[in-house]
Amino acid sequence: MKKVTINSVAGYAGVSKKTVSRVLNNEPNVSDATREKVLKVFKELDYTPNPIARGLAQNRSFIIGCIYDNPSKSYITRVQTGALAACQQNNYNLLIHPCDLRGDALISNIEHLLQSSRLDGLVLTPPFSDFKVLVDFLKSKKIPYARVASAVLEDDSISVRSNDEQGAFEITEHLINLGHKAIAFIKGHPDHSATEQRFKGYRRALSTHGIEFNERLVEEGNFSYHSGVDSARSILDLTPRPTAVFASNDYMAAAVLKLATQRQLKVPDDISIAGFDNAPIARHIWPGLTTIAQPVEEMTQQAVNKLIEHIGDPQEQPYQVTLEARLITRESTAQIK
Amino acid sequence: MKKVTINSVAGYAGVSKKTVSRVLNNEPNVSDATREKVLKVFKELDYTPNPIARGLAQNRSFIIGCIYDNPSKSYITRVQTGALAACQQNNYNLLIHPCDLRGDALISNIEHLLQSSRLDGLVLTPPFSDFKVLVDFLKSKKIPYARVASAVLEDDSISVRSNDEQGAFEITEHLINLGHKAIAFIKGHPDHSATEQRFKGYRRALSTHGIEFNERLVEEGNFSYHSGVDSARSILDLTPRPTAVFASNDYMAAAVLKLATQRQLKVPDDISIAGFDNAPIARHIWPGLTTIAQPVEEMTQQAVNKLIEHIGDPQEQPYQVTLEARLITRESTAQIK
DNA sequence: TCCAACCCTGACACCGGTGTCATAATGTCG
DNA sequence: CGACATTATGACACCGGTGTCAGGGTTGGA
Repeated sequence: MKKVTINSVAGYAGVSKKTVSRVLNNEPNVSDATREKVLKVFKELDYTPNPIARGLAQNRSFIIGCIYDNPSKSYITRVQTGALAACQQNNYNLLIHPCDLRGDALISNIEHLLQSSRLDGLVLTPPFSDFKVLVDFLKSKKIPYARVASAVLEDDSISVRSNDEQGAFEITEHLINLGHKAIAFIKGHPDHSATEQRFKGYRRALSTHGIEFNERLVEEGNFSYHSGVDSARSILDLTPRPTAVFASNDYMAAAVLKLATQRQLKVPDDISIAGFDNAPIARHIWPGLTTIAQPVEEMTQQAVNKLIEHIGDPQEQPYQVTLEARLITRESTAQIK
Repeated sequence: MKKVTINSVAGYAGVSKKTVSRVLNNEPNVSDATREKVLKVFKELDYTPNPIARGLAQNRSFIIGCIYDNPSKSYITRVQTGALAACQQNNYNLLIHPCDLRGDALISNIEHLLQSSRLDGLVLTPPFSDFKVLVDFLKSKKIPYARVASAVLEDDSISVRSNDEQGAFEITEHLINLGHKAIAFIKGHPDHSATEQRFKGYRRALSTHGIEFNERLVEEGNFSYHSGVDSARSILDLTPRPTAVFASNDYMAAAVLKLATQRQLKVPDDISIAGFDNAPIARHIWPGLTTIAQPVEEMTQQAVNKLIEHIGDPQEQPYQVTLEARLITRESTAQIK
């Protein structure tokens, strides 16, 4: 397999390599005849431009970085799927970079990443999407970025989110409509902006339906299965026991279900359980979890697409979109007896 | 932030850029005095070589590709974690590339990937690790590759695996030791080499303990939760009902558990269930699944490390290692009553 | 003392593209 | 029809590194 470079194409087509480059980049000022001649040679020689050489000349890498610090493997893969789809559409590559949110090392970690990989842009996924220190750093370095599932909107950035507050409202309302009044709530990780949003939706549903908010029904979790177990213990020990539990994600909801089952409680007859995210586990356990499905892939794909657009044309407008979340009812919630 | 290039370093240190390059690459034939002078300037200017320029000159990308077609998100993230660890140690980047095993498009898909990304090497994860068509293709193109969790060993490649057959043997033996004799088995996806290995281990344990193999106790699955449901239905309908089920992975085992629970069967009192892989779900459900843990991260990290070594020095020896799998007992298996 | 061998160093071409600018060819308008 | 704008094209430097090779300086052995 001989290497096909821009020079061989140029020689074969009888034009200069600059003209070949023009055709490659769809630049104007190339006659139709020349353009077609070159395109034909592309096919004949099966030419693919070398992205590395391009990158060197244009000082770009055609690589987008995706950073995350998220315990949910299913969430991460969904993010990756969406990001990859967008990258492939645009001939970009995706670099994944897990890192710790905590610790002073973060900024220098990211700085090193940027220096050594020359990324063209960064996708921030929760909990980084709303992490001000990082966002400010990127802004000061003029590194393009896009935020996925952020709570706070900014005027001048790319941000695609789903409506966590509304989702939490709907699922709480669903429980209320089933007759539940004592609905426990398990919060997520305090570093995630979704945590506050979901809590807000829960409270709004209560107040909309005239149910008094009860501090004692709220537990602090951190999205991990393990934290769900701890919270579940406190909740199931309450007297009177709440008739329903809304956990801020499915892993914690699964933990509640596990503990309830261990204690011989029937779900949903004795207690209803709702989650959030529609993680695979929500349908892999019995009873299946009522939950909220977010379009994670779609969000990420849109964010990355816009990010790449922005890289190509920095004049591009900011982009702020909120997608809808959807209630999915399964067997874990039922009419109160 | 001004750009720091090899030229600025050279000017600042009063040497030629070739000498700077020598220091960068730890080449011999640089006097200690010069080397230290240059290293000092590196620090002062905070210089990081441009990987793209390096790549162009050396015709490499410093990127490893990881291809997969695997429904288990937890498996994929574990693979990624291991691969990333190795990449970071060696200043490489990881490109992830999900693709369909099936279809004629595969080879051209991979070919396009290689052409457009100029990957330095490829990590093959199940089910690609034993996919002969692809391996042969890579060999013919002289693309370095490493195989993770392959069943078939070859003399001339890098391959890190774990002992699936032995793991299956041990977990089956565990069930036998608990008094079970009618042990149903759910096979995995036929394209995965692990499928056959695990089946072999199951049969070896039976024969070692003098239990006759019964064809009717074997169901065809494909590693997906859904296939587990179907298989579980057939198994639970058998009369007499088997006292134990060994599913080839945890998702299918979880499906058996779900169906059994739906049918009011007590696990493990009425029926024992065992899985494979130690996926997160194995401990997120109640009762927790007895399963086999494989060192997936470790396997992948070793494979990628060796792959990168091989890229740097193609004379490098082949590398074939088998790591041990480990039995983890949880609540889903118990002494037969 | 002289020459070979070896160590250090830098000049220069090169990797495969893109940016700048000059120039030739063509079109437009008064 | 001449002056000028516009389009099409190529020559050449450049991006930031590495490979090749030649040359000067040391060392050591005959």
